[in-house]
Amino acid sequence: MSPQTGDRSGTQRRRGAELEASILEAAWEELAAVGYSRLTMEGVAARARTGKQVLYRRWRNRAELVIAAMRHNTGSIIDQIPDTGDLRGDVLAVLGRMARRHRDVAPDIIHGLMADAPDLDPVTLTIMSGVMTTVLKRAAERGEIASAELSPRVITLPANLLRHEMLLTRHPISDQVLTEIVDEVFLPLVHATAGSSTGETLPPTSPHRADIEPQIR
Amino acid sequence: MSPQTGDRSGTQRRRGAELEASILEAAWEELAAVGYSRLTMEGVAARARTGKQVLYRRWRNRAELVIAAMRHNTGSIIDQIPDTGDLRGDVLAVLGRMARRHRDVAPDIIHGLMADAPDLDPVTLTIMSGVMTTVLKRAAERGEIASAELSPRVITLPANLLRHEMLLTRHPISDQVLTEIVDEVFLPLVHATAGSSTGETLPPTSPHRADIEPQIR
Amino acid sequence: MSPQTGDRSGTQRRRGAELEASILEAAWEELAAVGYSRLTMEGVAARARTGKQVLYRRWRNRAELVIAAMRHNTGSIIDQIPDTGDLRGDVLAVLGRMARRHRDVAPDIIHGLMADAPDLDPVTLTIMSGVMTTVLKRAAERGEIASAELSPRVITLPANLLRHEMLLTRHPISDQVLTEIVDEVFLPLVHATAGSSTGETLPPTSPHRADIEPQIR
Amino acid sequence: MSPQTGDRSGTQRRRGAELEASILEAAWEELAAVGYSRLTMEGVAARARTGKQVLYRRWRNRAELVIAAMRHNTGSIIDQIPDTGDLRGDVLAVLGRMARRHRDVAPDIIHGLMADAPDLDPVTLTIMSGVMTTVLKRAAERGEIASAELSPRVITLPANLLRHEMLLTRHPISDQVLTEIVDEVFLPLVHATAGSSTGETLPPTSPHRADIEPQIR
DNA sequence: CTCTAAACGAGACGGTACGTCCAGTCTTCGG
DNA sequence: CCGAAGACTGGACGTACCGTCTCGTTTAGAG
Repeated sequence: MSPQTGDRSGTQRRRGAELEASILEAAWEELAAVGYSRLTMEGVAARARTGKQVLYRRWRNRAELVIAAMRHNTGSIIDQIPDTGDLRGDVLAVLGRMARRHRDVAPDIIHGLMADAPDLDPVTLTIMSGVMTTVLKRAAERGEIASAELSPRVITLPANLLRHEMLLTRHPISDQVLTEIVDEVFLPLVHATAGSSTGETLPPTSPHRADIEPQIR
Repeated sequence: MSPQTGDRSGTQRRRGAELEASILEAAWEELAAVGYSRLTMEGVAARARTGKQVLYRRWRNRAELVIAAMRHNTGSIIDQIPDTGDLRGDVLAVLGRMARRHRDVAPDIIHGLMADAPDLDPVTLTIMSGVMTTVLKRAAERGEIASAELSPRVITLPANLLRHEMLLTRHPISDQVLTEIVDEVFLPLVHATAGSSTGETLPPTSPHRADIEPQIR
Repeated sequence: MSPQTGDRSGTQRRRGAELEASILEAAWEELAAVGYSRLTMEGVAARARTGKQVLYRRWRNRAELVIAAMRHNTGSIIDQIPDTGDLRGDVLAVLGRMARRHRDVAPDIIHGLMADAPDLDPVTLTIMSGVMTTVLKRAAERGEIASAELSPRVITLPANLLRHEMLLTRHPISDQVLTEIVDEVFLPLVHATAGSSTGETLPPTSPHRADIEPQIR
Repeated sequence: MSPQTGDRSGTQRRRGAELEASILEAAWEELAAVGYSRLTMEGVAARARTGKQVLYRRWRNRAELVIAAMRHNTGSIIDQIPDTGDLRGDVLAVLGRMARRHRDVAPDIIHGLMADAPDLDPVTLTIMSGVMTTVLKRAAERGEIASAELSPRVITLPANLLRHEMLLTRHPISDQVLTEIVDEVFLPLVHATAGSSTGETLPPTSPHRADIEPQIR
């Protein structure tokens, strides 16, 4: 009977955080059900069994709501930085994580968001930069590469190339794409720039391939 | 009263190609005036002084209309392939042309189009690939690089990196971005992969810089 | 199959007058179903199986729509001027018609209309004035009253009193109210003002009563 | 500064009668500011610097609140019954008071109230009846009329006609309307019905005119 | 050179969603 | 316990476009 019991039949009126969570989950379901382009405020409100005003009180538009829903329903991109023992494995792991995330957050959504509200995505971008820096530093410590002091443009290269791929194609990213980015572009470049000291640059890359596949998926 | 009297307010009624051109120009103006997201079929029809049906008879939706308008109001991306005398200049010229185009076709439009209608953009992508192949072949003939037989992923690398940049930022692309892509990523990679034959790989790149700047803008 | 057959299963799209009639009938039904205060544009649109825009294209607001619906679904107040043979019968007939109309157009509606949109009702008012003038003229010709040249305030008196009654009470108007207005107010006043010539003014009124009752309803 | 706590921003929290008075005054101001149709509970609550619940605890709806506000902010219609010395003056005075009141309580409000909540207005109606009865009794005592025993319909006639006028027109009631009601309708009728004993019915009315004008306004 | 069929211009139509406003109810906290 | 404050459910508002359909009017081009 007491108000704090909460298990009332009539389902007490929801408020604050509880209500907000319901809405964000409803938005997430709606996103999965109809996609971003056909997601409407009315649809989300209906699914969350509330009024549109409640949505507009919290988020100014569809884009903000969807971003909040994504943040709420997905763990952070980088929970922990991968450490597979060698540079190639680490980079593949990072890209693999991005690609997997891509399965949920379809390009549909990204383009829709960018179209509706600019000034939003760079978030992911800068995060990736930090992760890559760490990965490269470790590789330098292991002696795989001479120096981790690479141009920012090189550091962000793998993530940017992958993201570009994700933005321009609808289908899911194959593992082959990831290995191509790493083996044909990133590693050669890193070794050419920072790894020239040793000289035994390319050879070590090929034998690793088999071990790392499980890491990606 | 009679049609040839000519005292009518508007010109004769337009048809076929003439009408189509008017519409595409109207769409282009509308795009410039309000941007893609606020462009409506009604707005274009009104500006072109015609009915909506006329639009729908030719293009199934906003996206198709806008693409047609872009094609109609912009020269082809590649009228002729640049030939500055060295690889670096050529690539910078190609990227420069993309970037300039970016000033007209704002990311606003690209994201909008991708959101509205997928399966469209690869066009630009494949074109760029052809251009780069030619540029590289010429470089190989000049002896700048050992072989033009590079991985497709490397060939498309500069264009993809630039496009990624254009997709994720609102502001216009600075020339510095172009030179970074070429000097920090593309040329080192090409020389590391295909230019190992000669050995005098990196040195030639730096002195070229000054000459080519005017080529870009 | 042919378009001009018209008897298509899909029930051709309605337009112009036909559509307008459907809407006005829907509004009339809605009015009967829920009353003026709970009548909504959405409800009418739904009942008429059309969109709200179609309503707003024709009528600026609820009040205008309802008035149009009333005009469309009710015969004109005065199709023909009653002619029962004596003044009392005529006036009772006129009031009776007003009262009957009152059963359909509830005070609910009138107050709602007045509240929503002023400057509308005088219509009925002026019409009544014309009818009463004719009725009085005939009475003068018959010799019932000395002159039909009465003050406008006297001419409109019965209708105004009745309307006042209708405006301030919810229940339907009883026949007794009508006879009171006529016998206790209007006829005495008319005879006092215009009928002093003859002198045998009041007596004739009472015997008439029985005959005219059926005239009222 | 303040009674107890002192440094609080507003004054002490209001309660009971004090709070109620504030609200009713706020409602009155709101009524003047935006009119009945645009008056909202939220608006009143905001103006009174309180919550909506406080309003709903006291009045079930807008209509009740507004009626309470009117009662609170206006003196009773009839503080004292006018006594000008003759019937005509008294009746004009009564009507004049009604008309003056009409300037404050616009028809806007009356129709709105009637639309929102029926069963309310008869109040004024019955009050007027009592006043008129007294006025007529005095006239009978003075010998102006033979008997005060008139039909209720005649007694309420002037007030009803005036109210009808007020209900159907937006503009303020002119003094001419009042004199017409009295001179062309009420007095002739009263003399025809109750004043026939003397015979010198109409003559006395005209000379009075001048004296009474000031009484009206 | 006329007749016909198609395209044009104009805009109405059925419909979805927008973003806002308010009604009435419920909840939380402070006094 | 009540006032203050404000969030909640819910419904309607009036607007903007969508994509389709219909109307009357040109205008080619076939006979």
